[in-house]
Amino acid sequence: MGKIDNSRRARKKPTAAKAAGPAAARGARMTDVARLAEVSIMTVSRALRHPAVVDPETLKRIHGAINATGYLPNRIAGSLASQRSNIVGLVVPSLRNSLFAETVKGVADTLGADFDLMIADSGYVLDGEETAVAAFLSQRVCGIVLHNTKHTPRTRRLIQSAGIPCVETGNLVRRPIDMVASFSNRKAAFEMTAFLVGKGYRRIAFVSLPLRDNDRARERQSGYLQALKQFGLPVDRRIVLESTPGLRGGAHALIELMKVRPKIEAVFLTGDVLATGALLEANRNGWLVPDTIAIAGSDDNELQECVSPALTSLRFPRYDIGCTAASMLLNRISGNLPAAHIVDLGFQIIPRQST
Amino acid sequence: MGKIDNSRRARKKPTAAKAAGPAAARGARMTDVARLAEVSIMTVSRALRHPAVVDPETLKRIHGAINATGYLPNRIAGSLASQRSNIVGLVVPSLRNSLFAETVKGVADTLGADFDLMIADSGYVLDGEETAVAAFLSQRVCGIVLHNTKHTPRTRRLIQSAGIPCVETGNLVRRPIDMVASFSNRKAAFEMTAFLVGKGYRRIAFVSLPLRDNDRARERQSGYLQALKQFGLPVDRRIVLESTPGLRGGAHALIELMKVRPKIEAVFLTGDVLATGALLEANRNGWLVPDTIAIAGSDDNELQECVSPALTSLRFPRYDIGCTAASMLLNRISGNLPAAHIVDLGFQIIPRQST
DNA sequence: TTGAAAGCGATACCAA
DNA sequence: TTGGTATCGCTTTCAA
Repeated sequence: MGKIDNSRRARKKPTAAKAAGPAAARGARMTDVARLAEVSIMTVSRALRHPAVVDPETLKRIHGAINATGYLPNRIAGSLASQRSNIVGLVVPSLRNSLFAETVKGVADTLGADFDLMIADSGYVLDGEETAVAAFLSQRVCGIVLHNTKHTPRTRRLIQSAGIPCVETGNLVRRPIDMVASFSNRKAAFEMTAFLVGKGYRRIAFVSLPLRDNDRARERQSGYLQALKQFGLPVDRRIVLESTPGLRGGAHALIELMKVRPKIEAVFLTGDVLATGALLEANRNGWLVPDTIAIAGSDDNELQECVSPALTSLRFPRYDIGCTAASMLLNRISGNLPAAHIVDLGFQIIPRQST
Repeated sequence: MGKIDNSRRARKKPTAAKAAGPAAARGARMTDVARLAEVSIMTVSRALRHPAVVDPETLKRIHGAINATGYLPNRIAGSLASQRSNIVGLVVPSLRNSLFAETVKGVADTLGADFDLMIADSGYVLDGEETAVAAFLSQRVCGIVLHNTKHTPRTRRLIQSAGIPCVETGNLVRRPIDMVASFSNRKAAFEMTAFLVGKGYRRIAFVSLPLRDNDRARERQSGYLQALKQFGLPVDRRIVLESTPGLRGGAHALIELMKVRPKIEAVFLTGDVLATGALLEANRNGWLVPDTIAIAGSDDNELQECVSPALTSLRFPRYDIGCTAASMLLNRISGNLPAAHIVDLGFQIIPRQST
């Protein structure tokens, strides 16, 4: 003997204070595990990151020590040391809207347990997005997913100079910050309008969310206008509306549109639950759908299928978009070059009784 | 001259490699800002954390340097050094369900820009929650919000020994891990059942989501049963159902219930969009609501108000719950003792035409 | 297969 | 009001 027993404590803490905080429940550190398992701290680190190169016996001792101490790796320290984090940042326009929830879910499912997800909403405002991105970058996220595809110049600069992968998902832009996984809002709106024209409707109204700071709504309106033009139909600005969101937004829009003369024959409401709101309003007023007024929507969901009459709608692969976005991120994080910077996941028209 | 110019570079990096990674876009560090502003790194740190104690002139120089370098604070390093993070972790049963989105939004809004939000879903499974909590704890979150109030023993132990504040929000439990902000699911179901009894209905069916791992559904069924008992009504197990989620779940449940003899007079569907699904199904079948069958729901929302007939429903203050949960967390993070461990935000019955 | 030492980029404490 | 210095807990690099 002679030497003092150093099997425990050993937390050289010469400085005073801080010794016992309110809870003092400081968890075990890697050092504690190492001491208990009688190996160096490096071996513990390896046991966690590269178990294959560690002797099975040693590994066993280490896991025993981990359980005994209740050790939880400190990823903050790990990230600082390794200069890389396992956090992905995601910005959606609104946390309330279940549309975005699909994409969020796709991202989360694909990231799996090895990555954590940080979420912020922009409130549909470009500056909100910038703030969120700056915060993410401060947390040194390893990748970013943005739903919006219109950004402040600083947002683009921040992400690009951070040098981390980024996937935009809201619209199939030509020049993404880095990568994009989406569908073409313009094309979708064009096709739906064309579908209505094909059904014989001529006076077709269009309703979307406000275009301000919303490139998706903007693209859709543009697709609608483009279709009218292509089919030689006149544009009547009185029947091209921007609406507040919600069922009531759609209801009000329909009421306004029904007052316009000459009467409209069909209306395409895109965004949020506008179309459903319009349909329910038509039902309340006894306006026959599609005979008095045909209604088409977008963002197909169970509700649009269950109302009467069921709504003709556009189906967007939102979940897949989330999965794809996350895959693209993971691929790049693994050090690969992107297979493609622009991925078009497409869309479908689901024809039902409302048209 | 003589001495070598040391105004730039100076990043003593004797070791090779790593010099130029794929992007090499390493951002500026606090040291770089300090050098440019000709102050010590500590002064820069203070300028960011406690600007009040820094000389205004110095502050100005530092901000100039920050802009010039495009410096973004490294919160990983900051958190490690200060032993505290600004990340709050949130676990919801499902990222898809817009019910939870309300609470998430409340939490996010209340946390504000100084905190970041990490989100995970448990998939309605206790082990999923445990995994998420362990991941959060590894990230050293400064607080946790859980929607579920039933947990694995390890989940409770992990949070308690981490010594960080935690708020549960799904149900008003008696013995929370730490704190709870919610309403009583049991009481809400009891009151709604009592309301139906008060309306003269006697044979009242009950539909909820599966009870497994779902304490909220369990509590609601219990409240329903308790009400029947209190009013001296018999329990018929054939009309107490657990349903799959979604509009279709509610629709199927109603179809099953309508086959039971003697006929039921009312049905209370609670959870997800079951009630709306049932109502739409009744409409499709021409069953008059409330004459043939009265329908009551929960989680009141715009849709329940817009269908015909509008649904009688329970309104839960989900957004407020999120706000309150975040406030309770922030309060504790500021070092205060909790004003209350159990906060009951209550609920409301919204009577409409469906009953 | 394992270990020693040098950081990672900030903050805390104390001294000036 | 400002600066020096010792960490924070882990990973990287290199040597054994």
